[in-house]
Amino acid sequence: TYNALINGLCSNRKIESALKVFDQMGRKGCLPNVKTYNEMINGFCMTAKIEKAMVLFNRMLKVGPPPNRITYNTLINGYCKCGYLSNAMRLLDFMKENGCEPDEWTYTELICGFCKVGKLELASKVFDEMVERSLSANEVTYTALIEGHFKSGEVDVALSLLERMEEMGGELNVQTYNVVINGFCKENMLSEAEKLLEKMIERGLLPNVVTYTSLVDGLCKNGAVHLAFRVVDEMVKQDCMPNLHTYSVLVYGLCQEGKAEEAEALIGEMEAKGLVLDEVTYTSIIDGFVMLGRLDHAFSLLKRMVSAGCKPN
RNA sequence: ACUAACAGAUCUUGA
Repeated sequence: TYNALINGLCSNRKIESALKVFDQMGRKGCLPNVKTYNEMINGFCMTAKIEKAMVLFNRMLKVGPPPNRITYNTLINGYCKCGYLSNAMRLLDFMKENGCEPDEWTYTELICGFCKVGKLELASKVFDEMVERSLSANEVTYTALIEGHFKSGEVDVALSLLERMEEMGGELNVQTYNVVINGFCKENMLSEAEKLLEKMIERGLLPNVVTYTSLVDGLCKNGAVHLAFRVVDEMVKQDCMPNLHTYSVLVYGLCQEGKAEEAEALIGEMEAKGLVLDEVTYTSIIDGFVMLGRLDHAFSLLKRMVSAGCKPN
């Protein structure tokens, strides 16, 4: 009961409330088990409070319950997510010393972490260690590597990894396609991206809002805002609704073309749909008016942002 | 219902 509750609170980023429940349950004679601790640790990691996660971890080491593989994986992921890769590697050693065998998840998290900070060499070292331990890379591992190579501009390597994935059998999933489509878009290879979109549909996969938003962004950033709107029409036809990210990309695209007025109209449409604008959307539109020299209006949007309860960062 | 991969802005990225 308590675990379900804590998990629910953590997934909703209510870590403070989760902590209250966590502290209370002990007093009510129900001691937290490993899963409870893991959930709390993950909750802290997801909100970038790794130090607090480590406090709980140390308590587990001292008074139990002893950490298991999931505890270690969760913490390693937490360190990876905030770029502390050396701490993540230290935890890998520590878990081995304590007789806890790393698994595919452990290595995949580290590979992803190294890819995210552009350390492809280290990512492939981790990959090799994983293989030496006769663990096999799965679609998540490969997708992380593909993304890493795209972000480092090594499109050819990324594509050869994709081929390898296909050769090893198994269909690619939507998320893998998304990474490649977004990679192409970021490299301004829009026709490749569109070809891949068609291919995934042919293979019976349903593109989702991330797929379409990547394309919309690619088009906007290549001076084809009008085509971006056609993609949005298409996604709506496919019953895939544009979300905050999608609109935000369009707002930015319009503003970059000097069409801040049109962007503002779009914002009206977002509000009418009940979407809540965030600081990213506001920054785009404010910047749009700044670029037009209309500082008065930029400031009034800033006010509107604050009164809408959105905190400027 | 304990852990891993995907989309948006601004500023910065120093010999």
